[in-house]
Amino acid sequence: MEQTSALGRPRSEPARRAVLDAALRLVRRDGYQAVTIKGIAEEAGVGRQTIYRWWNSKREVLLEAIIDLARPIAQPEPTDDPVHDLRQILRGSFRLSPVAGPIISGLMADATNDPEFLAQLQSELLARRRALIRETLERAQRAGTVGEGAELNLVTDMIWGTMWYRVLSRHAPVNEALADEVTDAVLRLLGSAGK
Amino acid sequence: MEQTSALGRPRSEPARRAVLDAALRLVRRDGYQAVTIKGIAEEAGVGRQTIYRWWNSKREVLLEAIIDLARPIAQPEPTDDPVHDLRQILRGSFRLSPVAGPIISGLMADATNDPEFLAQLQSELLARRRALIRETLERAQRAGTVGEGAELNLVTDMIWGTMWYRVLSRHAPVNEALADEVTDAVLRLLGSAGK
DNA sequence: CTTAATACGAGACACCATGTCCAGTAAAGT
DNA sequence: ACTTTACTGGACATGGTGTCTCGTATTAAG
Repeated sequence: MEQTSALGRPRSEPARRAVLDAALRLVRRDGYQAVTIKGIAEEAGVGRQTIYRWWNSKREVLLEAIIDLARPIAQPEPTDDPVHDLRQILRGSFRLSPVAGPIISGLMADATNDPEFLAQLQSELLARRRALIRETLERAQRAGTVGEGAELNLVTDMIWGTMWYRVLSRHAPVNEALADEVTDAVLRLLGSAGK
Repeated sequence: MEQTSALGRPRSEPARRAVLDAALRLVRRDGYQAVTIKGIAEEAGVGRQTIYRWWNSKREVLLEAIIDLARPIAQPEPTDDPVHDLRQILRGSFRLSPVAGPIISGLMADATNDPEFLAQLQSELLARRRALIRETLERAQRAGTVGEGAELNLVTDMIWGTMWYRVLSRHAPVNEALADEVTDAVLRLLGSAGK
């Protein structure tokens, strides 16, 4: 859904924001499944055709919305203390999880039967957040906090996986204390696992 | 959706199985989202009302279907080697994941805005599989393979979380080798983290 | 064997979201 | 002014929803 021409009336940024904001409001209020294009259009005060012009489905709307939302919050400035950075990333992610959790789990469910959308979800959201952790772990490795032989790929999956599992299954409260618990446990395990 | 009376025609087990099997076939073919009650009824050769009589929604149908399916496969007989058992549980789960992954992720997404269904999903599926791992880890702890001080709750979440994250995000192939990789890594970490 | 109670398959029904199309209007460049 | 594209609003056929009703089937009780 690209637009290259410089001719004619340009795309309305207010309409774009209204759509994304309305989608976020509705998914919070009614849940992923209950969100409809029609509902978003009405909530945003926007013609339905305007949504169909720029997005193919509600999942594309919500993917763009969550990317916009996650960018500033869950991606803090790197400092010279990788452990601190890791903690901040996880804290930000957990803080975002009440909104992001329902959306991303809905997007993942949607992606299971749509390889194209899975690739898009992969490259635009999941892979970036993966890379964030991985790079921080690499810095920690260079700083000596994490053993040289640690398999960072697997550890990255463990960190995100543990977080996701808790967010999705919710057998325990999800808060910043949990973020610290995960950070500490992973680092303790890694520190003594320099193999 | 209970039925206690012993009067009148009893529930048809063939119809029940036909519904559950049809639901599994359809979710494989078309994905969770695309499955509809109407579709299940037609695929199963069953009246639509028969489904509504026993289940409230397609998610309850699929929950029952996946529970029936997972019971025999992903729950092997315990042996006297807890490490072997752990490996077998994960192998079974990964083997089941092409079918179970789309369904469970759909169920989780559905559950985010429905506390009652979340509780049901929790108690009937997630908690049981959690307990399976936890008990095996406890046996491993008694056998000395896992350090005494290890936080089994967190470790259980790490194991299921890592598995789920890989199944859902699919940035890497999901197979039995991956099950072994996860098992080995967790045990290596735990063995040296008796703290 | 009749009767009461319940389950079954099939279909009708009003409701709502989908995705497309069209009309009229708005905002940009030439 | 004219062209081009975006915007809101509404119409439209299609298909799923959840409820209801029909006639029939299967069980236990009398």
